Amino acid sequence: MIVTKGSEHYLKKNTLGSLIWLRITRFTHQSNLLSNHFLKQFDITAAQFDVLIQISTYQPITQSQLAVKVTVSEGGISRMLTRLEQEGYIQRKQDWKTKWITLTSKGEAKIQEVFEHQLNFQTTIVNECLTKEEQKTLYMLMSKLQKNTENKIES
Amino acid sequence: MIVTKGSEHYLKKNTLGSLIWLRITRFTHQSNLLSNHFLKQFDITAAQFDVLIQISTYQPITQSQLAVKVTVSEGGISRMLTRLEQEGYIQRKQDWKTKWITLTSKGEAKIQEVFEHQLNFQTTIVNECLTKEEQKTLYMLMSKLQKNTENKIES
DNA sequence: CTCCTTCATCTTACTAGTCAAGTGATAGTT
DNA sequence: AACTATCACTTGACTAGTAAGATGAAGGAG
Repeated sequence: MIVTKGSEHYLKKNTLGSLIWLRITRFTHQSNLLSNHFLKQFDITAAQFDVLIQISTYQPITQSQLAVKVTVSEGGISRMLTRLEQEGYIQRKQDWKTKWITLTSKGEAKIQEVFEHQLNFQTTIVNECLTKEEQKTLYMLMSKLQKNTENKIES
Repeated sequence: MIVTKGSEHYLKKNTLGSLIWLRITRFTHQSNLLSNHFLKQFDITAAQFDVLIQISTYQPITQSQLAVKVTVSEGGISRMLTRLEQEGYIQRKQDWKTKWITLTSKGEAKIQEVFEHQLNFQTTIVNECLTKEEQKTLYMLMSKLQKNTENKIES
């Protein structure tokens, strides 16, 4: 790192890795804003819809299993499910120790209503700037990266 | 989307775009956890360090300019700077309408202390699973993607 | 010399998440 | 039978963000 004292300006020796990191972080944040803005018309947030989709795929599922699927802490999933339950999208059925989560009909209906629009929204943003080949490459590279951090977290 | 009513199981017709989206989201969340865990020893969070770096690069800078640099709302930057000011990392000097942000010596020192470690941490994670060529490709693709969402947000 | 607009910042009320400590019932041990 | 460990989940105190509305001073218009 080169520090030019007089001008108070840092000429940072950024690595390719850190530049990638920054782009990914900014993209995630910005695309999340867009996604939430888009989903507002359906009266749901991106995080909530993500959880709903996971439940629909794996139901009936326990809270701790669900926490793993959406990569969120157990406390986090507890709060989220409280909100979704209040909205009437899901049901928690207590089987003595564990709570089994299932969608209500309102939850199923919401997925039916939103799924294709959201899928189309996400797909369009990627299709607009990357060719099919580029998308395959990007998916492959991001998978490598994500699996690596996943392994690090487990240890 | 194919729905098998009996088994309550959705066989989702996921697009490549939506799969990429998911990988990126999961990676960002997980790597953020790792980053915060790593930075705990320096008694700072990833978000705070990000803001500190931006200030060091562009200081003196106004709050609204800073908000653009870190892609955060004006309300968000206001809160964040309150925290950083309380910790003694930054200074807000009011010039009647605008507040000019600069680092304190404590803030400069914190950057000096953390910068190389954080850079090394981020670089390592990427280097571990991607070759130099792959990194170049990933950077190029993510830049395209991020610029596309950035344009969408501005309009 | 007030009135009004503009603009940067702050505040309020919210979602979403973390970590760590707390709860409460079941099950196993002595 | 009482003691304790475990397990799934919840809660408390916090960071970090949003959107929308409030604040307050400067500058221009009448």
